[in-house]
Amino acid sequence: MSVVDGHREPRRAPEGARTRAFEEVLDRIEERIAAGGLTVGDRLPGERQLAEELRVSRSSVREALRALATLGVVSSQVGRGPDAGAVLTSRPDSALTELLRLNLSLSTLTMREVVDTRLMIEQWAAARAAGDGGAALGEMAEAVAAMDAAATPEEFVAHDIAFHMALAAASGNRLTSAIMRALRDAVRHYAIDAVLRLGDTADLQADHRRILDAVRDRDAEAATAAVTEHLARAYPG
Amino acid sequence: MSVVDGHREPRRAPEGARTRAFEEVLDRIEERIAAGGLTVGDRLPGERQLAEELRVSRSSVREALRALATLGVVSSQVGRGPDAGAVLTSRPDSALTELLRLNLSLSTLTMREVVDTRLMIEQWAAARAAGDGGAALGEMAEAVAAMDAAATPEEFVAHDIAFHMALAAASGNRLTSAIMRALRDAVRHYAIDAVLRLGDTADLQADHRRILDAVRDRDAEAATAAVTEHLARAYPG
DNA sequence: GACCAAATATGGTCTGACCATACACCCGGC
DNA sequence: GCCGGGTGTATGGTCAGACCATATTTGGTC
Repeated sequence: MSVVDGHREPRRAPEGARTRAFEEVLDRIEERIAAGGLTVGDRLPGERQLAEELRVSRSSVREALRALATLGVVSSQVGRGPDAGAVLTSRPDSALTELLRLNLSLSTLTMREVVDTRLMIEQWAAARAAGDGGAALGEMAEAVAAMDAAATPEEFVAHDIAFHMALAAASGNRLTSAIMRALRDAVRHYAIDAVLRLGDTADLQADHRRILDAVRDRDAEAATAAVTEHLARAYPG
Repeated sequence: MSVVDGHREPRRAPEGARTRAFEEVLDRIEERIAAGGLTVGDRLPGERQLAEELRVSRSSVREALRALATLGVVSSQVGRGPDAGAVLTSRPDSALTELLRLNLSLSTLTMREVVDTRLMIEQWAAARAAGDGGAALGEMAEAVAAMDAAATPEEFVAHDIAFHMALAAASGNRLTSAIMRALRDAVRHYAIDAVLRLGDTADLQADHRRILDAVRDRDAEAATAAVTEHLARAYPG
């Protein structure tokens, strides 16, 4: 019934260790990041080496790395050389997007909540962009022109996202920008539907130009109002 | 050198399949969630069954489930019975917290950005709470009383988080609440330091009472101002 | 020096085993 | 009939060891 095995250490004492092996790996890697001064671009040891150092199996190491990859903190490349292996990155956008998409699928979030959150961020970002004066004006104007030239709803929405991302980026806050990006990506499909439903993008473009003008004029109040009306039009409540 | 194996299918045609096996599993599970009407509380098939159905190894299934667990969408219990196995959940808070913590460690986010984002959410939530009238007043008042009675900075901060979470929850938006929770949890350590640095919590409590009063009086403007001053005091810029 | 083949290091996948846990089931005693 | 305990079993968690695909490094040949 039972093949002789004999290479197991049966948990060397119940010393409070209730954590699973991969969590131990997770903690150790986070320690190295926090203490060792590792930063974006640095490489982690290979999976096999990590497994040996931490005295766990490679599977456990892989599960830990998969968790970190899901959070957008590491990225793995196969092959050999300086660029191969697990590298520290910082791509929170995709993780946030996935989080939102799944929660929308599970109906633990509603579109209303997502759109309201987006409105909060855009109002805030528009006011800051108007106050700061316009580093983002160039990008925003380009996006408006590109939307004019867009042949399909997909194209239009792509440039629409670029417009609103430029506005968000003008706030200088990478966290709100990342959240904004994730919000847009998660509901990209709905945005395309909205464009199809409206049929005509002239009103949306008029809104965009009003936002652009308000930021150019450094009129925070007008920028906030323009953004509010724009979202009310695109996602009627 | 090479043991005879012979149970491998060498990738049945390069039919564009550039996705890794665990990603395929991820997609299939998400499909089931989106299409099959699975919702929170429902169980997924066991790892072994899933592996057989999708014609991949159990390791790949596990990596996919680990990714979903990292996003707070599934939770696994060992054992047997109705509660065992992988169950769909919705705990985005921990995923967001981890994301923020790691990005702070990696210095791809600054405390300033985190605090500014928190300010944005709290201003917005305070205005809405004041407008809606106070379902949250009871909880907030309790939290203020508990902070008065707190013996340690840790205790104080715990109730402080409860106070601000009640305010955020009053907005009725689960997404902003979840982000708020994650923001607070990620910088919990800094909050405790801030309390220690201030030495005295009387000013903070005075702020809390001003916020509470403004919400009670349904004065959105005063609530926003009170929140703004409170954060400026706690995290001077 | 340029080019090509072999060695090698990396992540990705698979198999098959064992472990720990917690419920399901059955069987005996009452 | 009911209850209590022992056993069966399904579940996730872990491990070991192999092979595969990929990309660089290395070294040899012309």
